[in-house]
Amino acid sequence: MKKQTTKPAAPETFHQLAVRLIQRIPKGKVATYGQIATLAGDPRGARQVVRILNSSWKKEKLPWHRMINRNGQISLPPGGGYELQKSLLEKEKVVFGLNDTVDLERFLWKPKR
DNA sequence: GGCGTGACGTCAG
DNA sequence: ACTGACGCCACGC
Repeated sequence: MKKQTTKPAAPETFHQLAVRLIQRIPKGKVATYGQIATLAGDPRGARQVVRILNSSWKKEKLPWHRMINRNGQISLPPGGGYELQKSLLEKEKVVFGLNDTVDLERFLWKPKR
């Protein structure tokens, strides 16, 4: 067998797994960074999910606009894509509350398998 | 090659 | 209940 280079496991796993989950998000639903990170195996790896989005959003064509924070709010700052994301979500039948919050009980994507 | 940063989240005080 | 600090680790300089 070929000798593996000093690879500390498989970063691909976390990366691919997270990407896989994100791509599986149906329309009209949203997911949180922590949720994806938890499903990927790291409950505290939310930042890594963010890093993947910024890095693979163009390459993997991830629905970055379906990613929101644990509060059910958009994390992007106004002028940085916030309005764009909100607009995209509204087009997918996602409704925002008075505080620009999404009802996670209704729109949070819950993978059953 | 080391330090700082970052679309967040969790833990501790 | 709220605020502050830390953690995760890949990427940029």
